[in-house]
Amino acid sequence: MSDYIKKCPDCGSIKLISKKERGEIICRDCGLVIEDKMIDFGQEWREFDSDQAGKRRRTGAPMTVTKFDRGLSTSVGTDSDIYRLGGKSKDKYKRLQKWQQRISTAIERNLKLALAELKRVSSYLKLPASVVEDSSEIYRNAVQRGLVRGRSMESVVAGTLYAACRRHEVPRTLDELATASGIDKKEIGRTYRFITRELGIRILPSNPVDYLPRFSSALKLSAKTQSKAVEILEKAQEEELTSGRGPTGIAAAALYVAALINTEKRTQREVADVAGVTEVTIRNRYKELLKELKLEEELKPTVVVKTEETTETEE
DNA sequence: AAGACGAAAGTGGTTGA
DNA sequence: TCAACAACTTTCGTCTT
Repeated sequence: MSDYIKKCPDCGSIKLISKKERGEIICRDCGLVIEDKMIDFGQEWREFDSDQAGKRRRTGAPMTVTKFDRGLSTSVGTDSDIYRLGGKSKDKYKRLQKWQQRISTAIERNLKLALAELKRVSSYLKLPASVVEDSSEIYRNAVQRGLVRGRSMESVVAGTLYAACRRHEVPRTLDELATASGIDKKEIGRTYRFITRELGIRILPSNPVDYLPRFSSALKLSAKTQSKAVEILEKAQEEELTSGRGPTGIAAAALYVAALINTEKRTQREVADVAGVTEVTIRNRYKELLKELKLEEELKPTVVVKTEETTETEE
């Protein structure tokens, strides 16, 4: 009966934080991401007898903005139905069908296509439903404001998804969006900026910490290393090392250092690849982190000894 | 041979006149 | 609208393990 209570496989703690808006369950004690693709199948009401069941159960799909008509439209039969009708009924049917077609305007047709594309891309990226819904809403607004004209539908979809991810603090890199949607990275960036500006969507600069769980699990690093990286990032933010820098680069460097400290070394190339930055960037951030946060002592003692020896040989 | 390191030149975006 | 600028990338050579 306690299906809902899970133990953290790493430290055994049962103090888990469920982050629904991110679709993640996180252990409060060690920071391990236990499940990152959760779906809530439960019903939010209770029923005690058939009378209550009749009142409280609802049928039909939930209303959602991911359907182009919010799941509410009616369609007037299909053409195969017409052969079961005769005479007057047939005329009436035809008339109704015509009206229905007039109601679906160009906007709705566009939305229908766009939302299909949006679903395709988001399922490829395994994005939580809340992000998809938000993205649909943004796209709907964009279409109604006529912002899609002159741009490809796909690029606008990618742009709105990028914006929605940022808003929900589950950032994906532009590169990831680019490979998922097949749209050029620059193009996505352009439409993203255009759409958010025109619609007045305020988006905070993304926090490097938000990237850590994904990068860390892609590199198969321990939860310990991941929380170490969080710690490093927090210190780095206090020292103002993060402003103006690409958040992915900082996240990658923090993870790299944390891995070194915990003797789970990953090469700069490995880290760079999952973070979508170059080794050079990691090196630069990494140097800054070591200098400003005095992390040298935490690295292997052999390194420290060596630098002491080499000081004698300097000129 | 692979990884780490750093210099130099190039790219795309932002800012301020 | 243009030039200066910062961050990041690409490329390449050198050093270390």
